[in-house]
Amino acid sequence: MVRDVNRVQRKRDERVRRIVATAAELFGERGYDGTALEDVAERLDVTKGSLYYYFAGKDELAAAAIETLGSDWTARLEEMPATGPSAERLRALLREHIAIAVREYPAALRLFLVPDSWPDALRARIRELRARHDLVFRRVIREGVAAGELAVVDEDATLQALHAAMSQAPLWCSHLAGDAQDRAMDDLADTLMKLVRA
Amino acid sequence: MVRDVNRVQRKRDERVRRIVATAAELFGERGYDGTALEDVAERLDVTKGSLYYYFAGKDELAAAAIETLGSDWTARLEEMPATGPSAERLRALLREHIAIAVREYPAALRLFLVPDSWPDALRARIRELRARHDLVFRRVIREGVAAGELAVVDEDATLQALHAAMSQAPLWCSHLAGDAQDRAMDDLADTLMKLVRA
DNA sequence: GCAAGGTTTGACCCCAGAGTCAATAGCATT
DNA sequence: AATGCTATTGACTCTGGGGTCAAACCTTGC
Repeated sequence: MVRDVNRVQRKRDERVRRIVATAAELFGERGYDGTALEDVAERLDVTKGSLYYYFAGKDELAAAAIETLGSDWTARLEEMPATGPSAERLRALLREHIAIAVREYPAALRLFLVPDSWPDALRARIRELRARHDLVFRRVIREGVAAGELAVVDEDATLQALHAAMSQAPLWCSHLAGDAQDRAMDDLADTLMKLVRA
Repeated sequence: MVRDVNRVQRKRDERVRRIVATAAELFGERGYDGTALEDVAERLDVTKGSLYYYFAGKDELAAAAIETLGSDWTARLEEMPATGPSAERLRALLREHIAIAVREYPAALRLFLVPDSWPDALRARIRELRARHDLVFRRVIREGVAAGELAVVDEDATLQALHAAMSQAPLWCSHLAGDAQDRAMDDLADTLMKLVRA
């Protein structure tokens, strides 16, 4: 009989992690409705049935995927250096958010911009994740405003505009080649900086 | 037998118009996948079957709906007064786009921001509609820049940012009450004007 | 090798929703 | 009232995809 409960648990966790990651990819690419559990299973080289061994259903899997997408992303921004002039830090944050969106998470759009393309049960959580994500930007902006380095017309409106513009970037950037893409992302970041110019 | 072919045609056109309008509403509210043809039929007090008398299928109906959504909207912006300082005209355009988005077309988001939530066949057309829509803003911005009244970092990036921010407005504005909503829309328009400040 | 789990399978049910169509109803016109 | 269109119905098929489950398959410890 199995004694080493820990090892079993670790293996299980690892499997769950891979499933969630794959699901997140697909949900990002094709949206909630556009993603069949069979697609997820296929990409993992297993059968649909076995997914139900780990998750109660599609919604639960989607919930986990959202959780990962949202918090990984936010975490990466939170890890960025927190010193230097607010303007520079904000610009770096914007640029990084855009780069992540374009290169890794076309899901951005669906996750942050169209919450109602997800089942009702998940919307509240999505809003929370987004609020936390926004907070990263809010903090820097507030500091900058307090220090007189930055200025905004209205904090909420600015946040909404920043977020919408950044998250939508994959739509028109992803078809560009390497160099042109980098320039497009820079242009967008520079453009958005005008929103907080003193 | 029916002689007056014209009257028959007119009636038919009118019925088509109503169907398309209703479909546009629903697609806007719930997206392509979220809208069943039976829902459209129900809102029109007819049966699903009769829709097929006018349209070959869901995609064709969606195509018509998109056409209406896109061109009505653009047309309304194109009708706005074309005199006065560029900054003021642009501000009016932004404000109007936002108001239409919030009050009439929550569809905005789905139409302009998430083209790939529609069937493949429609995407090219959606891009065209959006390009034409953008043109209204592009023109004013170019005039303003030429006249030295406005300045942009990069025209494309600016357009993308403007559009994304405006179209996403329903998401956070629509739950606000009358006055607060107006203020939020004003704030957003003012915020966005910073993007083109000289 | 053999228990006692943990894990995966594949066949299955079921439903929502797209699409079809023969029959029926609603009209103008004569 | 009869004729010949146009329009609508409702019952039907079919497919995709979510969800279930008993049986088979691994793995690990004894």
